[in-house]
Amino acid sequence: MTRNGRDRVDNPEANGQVRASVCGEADHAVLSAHEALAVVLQIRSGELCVLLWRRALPPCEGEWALPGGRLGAGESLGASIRRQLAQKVDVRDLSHLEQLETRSDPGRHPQRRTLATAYLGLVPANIDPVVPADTGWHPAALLPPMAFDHASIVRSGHHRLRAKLSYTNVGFALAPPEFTMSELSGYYRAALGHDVAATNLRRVLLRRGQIEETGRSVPSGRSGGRPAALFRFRTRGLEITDAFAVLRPPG
Amino acid sequence: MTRNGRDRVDNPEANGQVRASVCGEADHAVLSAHEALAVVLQIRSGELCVLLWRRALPPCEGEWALPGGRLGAGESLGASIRRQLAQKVDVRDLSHLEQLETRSDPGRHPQRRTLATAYLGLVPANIDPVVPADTGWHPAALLPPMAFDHASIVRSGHHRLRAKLSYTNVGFALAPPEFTMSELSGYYRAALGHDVAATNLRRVLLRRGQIEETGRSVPSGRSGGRPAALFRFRTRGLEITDAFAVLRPPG
DNA sequence: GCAAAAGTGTTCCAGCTACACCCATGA
DNA sequence: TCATGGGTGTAGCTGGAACACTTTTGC
Repeated sequence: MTRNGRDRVDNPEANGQVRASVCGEADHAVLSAHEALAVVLQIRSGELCVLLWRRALPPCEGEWALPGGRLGAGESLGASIRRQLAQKVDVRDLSHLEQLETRSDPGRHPQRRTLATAYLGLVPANIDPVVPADTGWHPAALLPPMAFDHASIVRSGHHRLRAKLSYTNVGFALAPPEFTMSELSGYYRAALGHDVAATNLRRVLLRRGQIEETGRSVPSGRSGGRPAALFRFRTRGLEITDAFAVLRPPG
Repeated sequence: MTRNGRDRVDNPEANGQVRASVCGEADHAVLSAHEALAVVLQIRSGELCVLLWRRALPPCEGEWALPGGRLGAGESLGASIRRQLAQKVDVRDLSHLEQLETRSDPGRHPQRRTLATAYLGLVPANIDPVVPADTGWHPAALLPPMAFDHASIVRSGHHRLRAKLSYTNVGFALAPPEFTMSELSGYYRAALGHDVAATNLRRVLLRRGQIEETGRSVPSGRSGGRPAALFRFRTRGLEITDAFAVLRPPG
């Protein structure tokens, strides 16, 4: 075995007390502006959409941007994004909110140094929140010209949603309180970007204990067909339902 | 179907032009201190350990803290944490670095408002980087008294590592360039917290294309035994190797 | 030969997909 | 009674766990 620990003494900074100046408390702090942004997603007419507003002023005038804004003085980022979203959608419509990532590229804002912490927000389908005049829903697959790095943040949020649909119950945040299985499979198809068979989705989510029958059903439409049973998610908070899909611990 | 979109007009702020003041550019910015922290993990003697330094000054004097510090003026968070880590460990030893999350609780720092963006850093096993005198490795399962919210950040990093071991090739960052399968299963056991059979791990990672044989082998020890083949990871950058463990797209 | 450690073959099982078939309803 | 859409049964596949067995070494 020749691949063992190599000693190294050629790092001039490794042994000193430089830490004092790096982690010290009292020196001239570098302060920066910090904003919270949200990728708010909703499935509308079978399509995954994101809530954007159109910038009326420079920079990036006329381009579309994520809702959000400056962090307040005594505010956490989560509280901040909730406050700011309240001016776009009724916060009671937000079924889920989680932190995505923080962008810090010095060039991401053309004028002043601004860090942005992005959140992923979800709004259940089948409601149509009132939004301001400059604000609207855009298909996540076909984004308009977007300001700053916001387009890539939307892709990041979409990616997170797709991943979590596989191993958590996050579907609860996409669906209304009650739904049929064919409606639910439509939400999954819109979010995942591929077909999801309702018949199998039903058994997967039942097996995982995510959904349950309400006992009620929906009358069939003009064209007939068997009435669809109504389901609901058993909990409306995020749970990991398939943690050990792979590499599970021994029996 | 009675569960359709409800209209709402009872939100006084939803229709106005308040966005201008929220997302406007030119007003009195609220600035805050921002730091980058790192949960640097390494498997040492079969145990997952985290790199911590002992605070010599208040606040939290005598408690242990994550390496990191203030964000510099023209610096991205990633560049910042690399710079700061260079004063603890040789950055060339860092086999992987990824952003974890940003903490913003107003009470997380007793004195001044400080946001912290945490990173997860990994150092391959079998090397022993030179670290400053106040800095050392601590078992992640048995943390010493820790400053601020750093203990919960460590748990967050550990959780991330555990999850990614299941569906990515992040093992490359825990293992040295070449290793035997029983060594590798030891790294997995240490990080996951449960036994991982070397015989099955070998087949799983070979099937996923994560590892390959080098062709060489290691002579057996005094007690005999068949010599172990040496393996390496095929790529030393993060790849998702098992994205569709569940809910995979149709054939 | 014997013990020890690595590697292989094989079986089993969970979980998901696919698809044929059955059920309930409207026109 | 037929078309339509929902629900069930079942076969098959994939991938991981478990474990017995074989191989290669030191003593």
